[in-house]
Amino acid sequence: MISIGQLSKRTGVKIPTIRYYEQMGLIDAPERSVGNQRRYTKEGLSRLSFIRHSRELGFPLEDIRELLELSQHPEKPCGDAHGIANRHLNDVRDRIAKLTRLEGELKRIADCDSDNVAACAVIETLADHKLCETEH
Amino acid sequence: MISIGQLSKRTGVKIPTIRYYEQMGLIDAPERSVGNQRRYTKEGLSRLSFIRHSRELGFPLEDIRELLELSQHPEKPCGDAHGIANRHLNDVRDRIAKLTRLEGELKRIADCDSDNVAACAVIETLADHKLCETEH
DNA sequence: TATAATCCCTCTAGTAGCTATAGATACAAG
DNA sequence: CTTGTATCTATAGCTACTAGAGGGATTATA
Repeated sequence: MISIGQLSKRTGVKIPTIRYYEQMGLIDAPERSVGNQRRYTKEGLSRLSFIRHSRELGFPLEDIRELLELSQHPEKPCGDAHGIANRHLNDVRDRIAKLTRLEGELKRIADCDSDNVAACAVIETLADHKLCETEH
Repeated sequence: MISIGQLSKRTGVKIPTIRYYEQMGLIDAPERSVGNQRRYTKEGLSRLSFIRHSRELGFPLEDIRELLELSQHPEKPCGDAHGIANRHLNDVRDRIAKLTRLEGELKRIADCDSDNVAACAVIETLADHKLCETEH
């Protein structure tokens, strides 16, 4: 039986965030102490770790809700879980591709060595899309 | 003198978003038609394009506000603009690095070919951080 | 046992950057 | 003149939290 503060320290999830997850129904409302403070068990800890980990991997809360549900039913086929992970993987790849193009763009405009705004590539590029080297 | 709908089509910025930018003070309130509809000039168009482009490059609105301000004063030194772009470039590089690690992780867990949840790597990995190959 | 330091409670409101909705009005084409 | 589309304002909602106010609970030390 640990307090919310200890749970927070062990999982790295901030206290208000834990309460927020409870409110959103991602974790069960835990038992309370005599003085009405939350007291968590090992189950609470592992469930929150699952959530934390999934969030680090960038899954939105709604997906995590599904994944948690799936994880409670070990006999089910796991195609759904794969679907979610694959969908997210595609998303991540898209984002990497976009950001990589962006990096090139930004490097180019940040390298400008003029010394006033009139001749500055940063401003000029932002103002005129046609100067861009890549699509975005 | 073009309507908000035409402005939207030409810049690719949605109508409610244009109004939102006006409300946030990023673009000036334009003239109105007799019937109180917004009518934009070429200046409005280019300012909104600047914003659009900057957003595509991922700048937050507050940075764009500064960049717009700078672009109005061509005689100023452009060190500030470079600062903003460089700060953002670092940010983008961080995000790429994180997402790339993440991609590896996701690929690994999405490749699982077991057929029920009990033995599924997706679920297992999410539940147990120690199975991860990389830091995140 | 008293007290101070720390922890925790609920509730409300705020963040970024939009997006959606409702109900009313304006405008353009035929 | 009618019909259909475009636009108006105002308000509420979205994700995933975060911050603050005003109070009570728990724990460590004197």
